[in-house]
Amino acid sequence: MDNINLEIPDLLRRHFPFLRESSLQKEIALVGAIHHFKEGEILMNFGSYIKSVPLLVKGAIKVVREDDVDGKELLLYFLHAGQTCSMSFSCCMMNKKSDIRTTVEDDATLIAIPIKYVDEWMGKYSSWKNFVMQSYDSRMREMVRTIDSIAFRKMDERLLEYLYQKSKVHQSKILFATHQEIADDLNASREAISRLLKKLENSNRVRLERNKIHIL
DNA sequence: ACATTAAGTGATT
DNA sequence: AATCACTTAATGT
Repeated sequence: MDNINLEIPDLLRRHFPFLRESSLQKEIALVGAIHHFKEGEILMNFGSYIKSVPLLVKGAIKVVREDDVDGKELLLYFLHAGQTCSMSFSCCMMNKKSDIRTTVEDDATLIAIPIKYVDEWMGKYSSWKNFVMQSYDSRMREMVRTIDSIAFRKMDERLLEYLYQKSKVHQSKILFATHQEIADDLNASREAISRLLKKLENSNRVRLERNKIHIL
């Protein structure tokens, strides 16, 4: 009963201050487990069941949707510290298989909460309920943004937005990615991305190297 | 030196 | 903007 994780209270204070009930914090420290993941690791794949909900404390996670017909991918959004995967809420509450894949974009640390508590705490702690609700809300908004960027915006704008996001999640002006990887994330052809990047280079917005993009 | 992979380019639809 | 068919450049063995 007393294998309380001593790191957790501090992590919560720093990244999830809005989970303010001290008894909630204590419970999280009791049942939560800290995990570290390296860049590129797959956290959750299509079709797998989710056994815990992650509270992201460090790094970034990429959430991707894959078309089951032709296997093409599409980047949905990035998760940052202080956030959680709201897909995992609905998945675990409905006990459904995952529709998405999440991979580690930048070395990540998270607190894994076993799903049985997610529901239990909804009734018990108002700040937890708010957290869950707000996660849904902000994801929903993010998703709408992604949808209309696909529907209404041109590829060059989408690419700029992508570079900006990626630079933000890595907190770096230098991005390590091939044109092919970018094309996959944006569901575009490699040639199109190469040409657009070339344009950006000519207008001095970026500098290109093999596997590398400097944002200027 | 050779093979492999990433990136650049023009033509075609 | 996608696809094809190449070429050129960079990198690994």
